[in-house]
Amino acid sequence: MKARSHHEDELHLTEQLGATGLRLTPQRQQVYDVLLHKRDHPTAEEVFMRAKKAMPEISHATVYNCLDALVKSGLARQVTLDRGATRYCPNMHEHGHFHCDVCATVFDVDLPQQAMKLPKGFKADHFDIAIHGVCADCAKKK
Amino acid sequence: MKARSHHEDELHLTEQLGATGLRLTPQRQQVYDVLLHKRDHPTAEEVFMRAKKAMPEISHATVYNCLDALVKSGLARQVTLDRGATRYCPNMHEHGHFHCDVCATVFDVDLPQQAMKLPKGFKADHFDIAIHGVCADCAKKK
DNA sequence: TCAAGATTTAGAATAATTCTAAAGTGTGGT
DNA sequence: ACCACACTTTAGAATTATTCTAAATCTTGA
Repeated sequence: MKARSHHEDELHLTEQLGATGLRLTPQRQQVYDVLLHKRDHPTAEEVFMRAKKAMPEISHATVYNCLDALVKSGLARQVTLDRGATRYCPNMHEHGHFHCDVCATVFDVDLPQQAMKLPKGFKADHFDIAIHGVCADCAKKK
Repeated sequence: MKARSHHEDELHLTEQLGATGLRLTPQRQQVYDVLLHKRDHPTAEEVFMRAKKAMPEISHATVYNCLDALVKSGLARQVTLDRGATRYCPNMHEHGHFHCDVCATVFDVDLPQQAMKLPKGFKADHFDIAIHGVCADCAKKK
């Protein structure tokens, strides 16, 4: 894990977005900063509220737009668990998500790297692995 | 895969629901029949529309209730892919879901059975594996 | 038969997401 | 510098998905 300066971050963002034909805007920067700042898999609504603190004029639709832009450019991932709002995660390292049914926290978990055998001709783009259960803390308290 | 008579099916349903403290009702039977009849991973809305054909008075809320009852009793699974409506699947065999980004079809795929290594103390209840990509038919047409 | 608890119903309410039309921004070409 | 064009943002309306509510109905056990 290499540290990146703020300036380098910006270059990285510009580059990744650019490769998808998108621009780096202050709003996209802000939304990305929110994701990086607290990596607790916030919903779009939560991202919206956090982003508003630094950028009060930002709108709901823009947050969705920015999140989509980040996802399309490979800077963030969507995390969908059950019914309910989609969450967002800036960790692009290959990993799965563990959802604690008790405290509802979402944890990143490493995956045993291994190829999934698909039917002939199917082309996989990416995987989403969600695990439901009880986290260590909640299992202990019980 | 063993064939089951209609009567046996009913016993099976009653038993599975019963183990969760739930009753077998005509509505739950109907919703389950819908799932079994066409295993194309319908949304709750689609299940509602199909169930209405055989049982015109059934309501929206009941379909959600029935689906929840089936899921809780281990008779069906929820399938969540991206944002958008949750889908339902009566295949309880361990498997993942392949979503074709082109034609939007959802396919059941077998999983290489293997234990996922979780952080210490975490207890997994079940997994959901979603794979996004392009199916064989769509890859060919391209 | 009665009471208690479970279930269904229609419709309202809420939550999540998308759409729309107008205004704003940035970039390359001249 | 000026313009045109494509990309973005914005507020708010609209749509979609899901949950809630209160009343009616059904089951089951005492």
